[in-house]
Amino acid sequence: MNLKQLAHMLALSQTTVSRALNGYPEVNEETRRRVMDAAKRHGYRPNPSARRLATGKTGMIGYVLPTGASVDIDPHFVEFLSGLGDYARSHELDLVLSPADADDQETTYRRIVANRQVDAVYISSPRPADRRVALVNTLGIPFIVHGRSEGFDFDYAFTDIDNEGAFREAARLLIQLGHRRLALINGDNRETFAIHRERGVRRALAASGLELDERHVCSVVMTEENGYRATRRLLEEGDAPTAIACSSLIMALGVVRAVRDLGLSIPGDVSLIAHDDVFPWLRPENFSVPLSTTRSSIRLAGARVAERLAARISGLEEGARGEVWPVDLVVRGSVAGAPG
Amino acid sequence: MNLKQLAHMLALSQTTVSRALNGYPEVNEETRRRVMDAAKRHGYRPNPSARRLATGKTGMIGYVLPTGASVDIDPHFVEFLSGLGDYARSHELDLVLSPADADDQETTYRRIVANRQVDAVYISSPRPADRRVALVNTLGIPFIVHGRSEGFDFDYAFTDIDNEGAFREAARLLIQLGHRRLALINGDNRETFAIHRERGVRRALAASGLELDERHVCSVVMTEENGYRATRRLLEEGDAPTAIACSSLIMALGVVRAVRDLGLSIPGDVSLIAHDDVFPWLRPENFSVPLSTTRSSIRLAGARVAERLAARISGLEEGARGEVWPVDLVVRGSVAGAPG
DNA sequence: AGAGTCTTCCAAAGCGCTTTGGCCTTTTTG
DNA sequence: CAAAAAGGCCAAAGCGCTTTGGAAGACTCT
Repeated sequence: MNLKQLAHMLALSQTTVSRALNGYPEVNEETRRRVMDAAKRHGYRPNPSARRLATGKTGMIGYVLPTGASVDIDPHFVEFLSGLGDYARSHELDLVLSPADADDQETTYRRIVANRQVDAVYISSPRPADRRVALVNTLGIPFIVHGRSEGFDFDYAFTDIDNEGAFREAARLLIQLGHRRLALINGDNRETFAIHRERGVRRALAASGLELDERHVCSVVMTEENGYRATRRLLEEGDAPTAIACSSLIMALGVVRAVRDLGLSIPGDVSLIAHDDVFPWLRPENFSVPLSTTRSSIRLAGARVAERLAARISGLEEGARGEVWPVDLVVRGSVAGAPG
Repeated sequence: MNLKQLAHMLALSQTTVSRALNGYPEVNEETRRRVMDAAKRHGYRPNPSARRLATGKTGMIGYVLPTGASVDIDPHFVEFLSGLGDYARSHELDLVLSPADADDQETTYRRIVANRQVDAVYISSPRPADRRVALVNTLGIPFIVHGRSEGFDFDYAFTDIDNEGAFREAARLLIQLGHRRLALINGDNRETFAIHRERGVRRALAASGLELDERHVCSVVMTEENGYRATRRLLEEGDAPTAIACSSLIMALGVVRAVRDLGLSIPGDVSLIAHDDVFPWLRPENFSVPLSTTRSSIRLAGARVAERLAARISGLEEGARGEVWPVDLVVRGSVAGAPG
């Protein structure tokens, strides 16, 4: 059942039927009702391909997915996606993932924009002066950044959490507990979130006249193994830290294992605070010693990003508003006063 | 730059240009070269929306994503996606995720098929007599099932691993080591993979004249916490098992924690084998006691599914061939002879 | 009553591609 | 050497929708 047939059986023109269905004003309410009614009764659904060709609107939001044999998709992605998908569903939006060579995403961005394959895109895990952000900005497609980039001569729309504040507060707590030598096991420090977290720790230390020892900060891919290795290294060197801030729960697993392997204990010898993105399958309160965390639901962020994308597509949201969500500091058993 | 313009500047008809570009035979090779050349030089890319409308082909593969406030996307998904995406990229395929109410996916399947939104779909985590499989089969869109469904009066194409064989071998090893009371901490037993795994364990036991105590098999959502709870329950009851087979590494984390909390040890008091889908961020060899596993890369499965979908789309693959991949049994420190 | 305004609808022109059916030339064939 | 076949190209008809530019009739206003 297509427009032509529907129009024919209503003895109306395609124009009128189309307008009736799409809520244009220049059609009699009585007529509109008739049309709507018939459309529903016959289960008429406009062909999206045709609509796309005519309007350029796709009803889809895009994400360029970096891929490659040695590229691992961040496990956080799936939680973000849960939120994004949940919102998208309620607005009849689909998400198209365009896989791209991790080293050449630009081509893919250009393609999906030039081809009008999606109405809007989002960008995640941005870095300072992220080229994707600059590119997408000049290409002129609506977009939202999940996280933050920096150092542009233009503003853009983003949804981020207060990484700096979170880690500042976490560090402040540790300092208040008497810790003087803190360590930070961070994610890839080319990404903004990691930079902000490090800055948070440094600021808190500076506020007490302390510093973050360069040997006490590591930037690694966030795996259990890397958490373990980093911790071993930190604790086996001289001047070992008495407290660790860690950028992910998964790495924290490795931290806990390393501390145990060394015959030390949490929080007796080492205090630990990790960032928790809130996974349903791994909860900080269930660690052998309940883990203190800076907590922010990445799932809610996904829903929010979807909401803003939808708003931008329909023109309800404009401008370059960035929003920064506060992060909870949840204290559990893994922190205690500094030893000695 | 569109077809019309390109044709005009070549002083050819759109027909000829189109045919030259799409490799049709009825065009002079010399002409074809000219056309190809000009197309490349001017960066001509056919408009996919227009092509879709004309041909019905979209260059996209689809996945219906169950969503909802209380629906968690399986963390395995992201690894599967890594493989799928990597292959899809090399074939210029995009993946469209259509979020659907977890309780009504049928509507979404019907929509994406009726609207010709994708060229093929894949289905994951199937159950016996899975309605999605039946539906997609009657709708007549090319598809691949990742995993297996059962009990249809038709055949279909799937890529699955030998879950039964894997768990049979795992159980057999444990039995050979003298274990008599095995337990199985399984995933959702409404899904085929879980059923097959349970069957594998039962078969191995039966082969030695043993049985799987009903109290020793649990079916839960695969989270760390559920692994912990299940283990506590198993080990605190009378007739506690001396060996556990576990359906995921994440649950295994909980198993290990529970065993330790109870003052027991692996493999001294309890042997443990878990299934490993091969995550980059959590590796069995890095468990406090290196974990024996049944191993199969879900990422490779993703790539394979993409490959088969691509083949079906282009007509290279037909029929209802199912393929079952063998699973490695990797023995590490977490298994030992039965105590006592 | 004639001129202007709405209101309500329509015919037709896109959107950019593929594909059908046919028309010229050339080449092959009996 | 005429007839048939093949090769190479084109005009035009879709694909199914939106949107432009009217047009006809009803209504208001002076």
